[in-house]
Amino acid sequence: MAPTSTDELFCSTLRARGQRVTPQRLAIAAVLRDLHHHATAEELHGLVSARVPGISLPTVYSTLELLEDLGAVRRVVNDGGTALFDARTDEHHHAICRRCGLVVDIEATPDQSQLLDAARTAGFAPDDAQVVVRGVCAACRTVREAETAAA
Amino acid sequence: MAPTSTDELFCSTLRARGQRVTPQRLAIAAVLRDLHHHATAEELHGLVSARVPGISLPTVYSTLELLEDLGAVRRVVNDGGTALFDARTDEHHHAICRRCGLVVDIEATPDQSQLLDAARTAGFAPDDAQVVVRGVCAACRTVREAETAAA
DNA sequence: GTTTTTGCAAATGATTTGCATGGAT
DNA sequence: ATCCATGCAAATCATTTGCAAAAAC
Repeated sequence: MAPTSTDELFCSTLRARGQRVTPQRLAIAAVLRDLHHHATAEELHGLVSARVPGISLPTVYSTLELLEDLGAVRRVVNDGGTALFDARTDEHHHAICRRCGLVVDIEATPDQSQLLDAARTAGFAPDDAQVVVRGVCAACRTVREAETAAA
Repeated sequence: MAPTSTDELFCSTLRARGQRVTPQRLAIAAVLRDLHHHATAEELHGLVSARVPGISLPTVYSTLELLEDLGAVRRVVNDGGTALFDARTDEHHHAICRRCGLVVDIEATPDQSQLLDAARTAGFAPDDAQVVVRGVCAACRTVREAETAAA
């Protein structure tokens, strides 16, 4: 993969912050950029390992924290307490299944300004507003129906 | 504390489900009802211990799961992965500080029907939509300014 | 050459599980 | 008498931390 202009930006941002440009950081950023979807730290570790053999999980975590600070990644915490890292930075939200933990994107545009204003009223300097819809996914509903029928 | 009509409802719901009415369950339900605010499992355990000495943390967890199933409690997962259990069932949302984990209520009324419809389109049977605003709380902002000034 | 980052191994901390006892029906 | 719920202790699992070696500046 050839370096992209996004790489250039990433590198100069790192240098401006007095931080180092490393193959691990570039690889994680590249994987996220290609992924356009949320993934756990462990999933990302698997994907990045193909490019940087031997990369460690703690490095993945620390780089994700860095990218979150830079606003390149959003974090969604699912019900099991596992964090998902989302490379989609355009407005979208999430639905989480309370039975199996499935997380899917939902496209909706609530009035963000109203939500952010409410947070400011509470003394916050808001970064973003994420809607998390909790419910039961299609697959789990099928399972539950089967269980009910059997009982 | 005298039994309330809410207790009556809770008891009959449990019986209808073939489950037992226990002092632990009644105490946890009562504490949550009086609390009108979110709390961690551990905080609730502390509060309930005053009424039911010796109650165990696993019991608190399992009862919270039960109450969540009944729709009496909502779960909010903060950034550290710690779950907060919220007894407020009226519409309100949350702002979470990404520095210290503080969670505050925010009052705002996004178009819920639009959000829930979007989830249905994704195959979900939605329970509710929670907005989680991520940002930095007032206290942490003060700290950060102090750090920046010092640097 | 100096400072940051990495990888490893171990620690942490919330939550869950297995199992025997006690309690509700 | 039956079956569910509890308490205890141990297990689990994502994430974080301490530290020495390696890499970036």
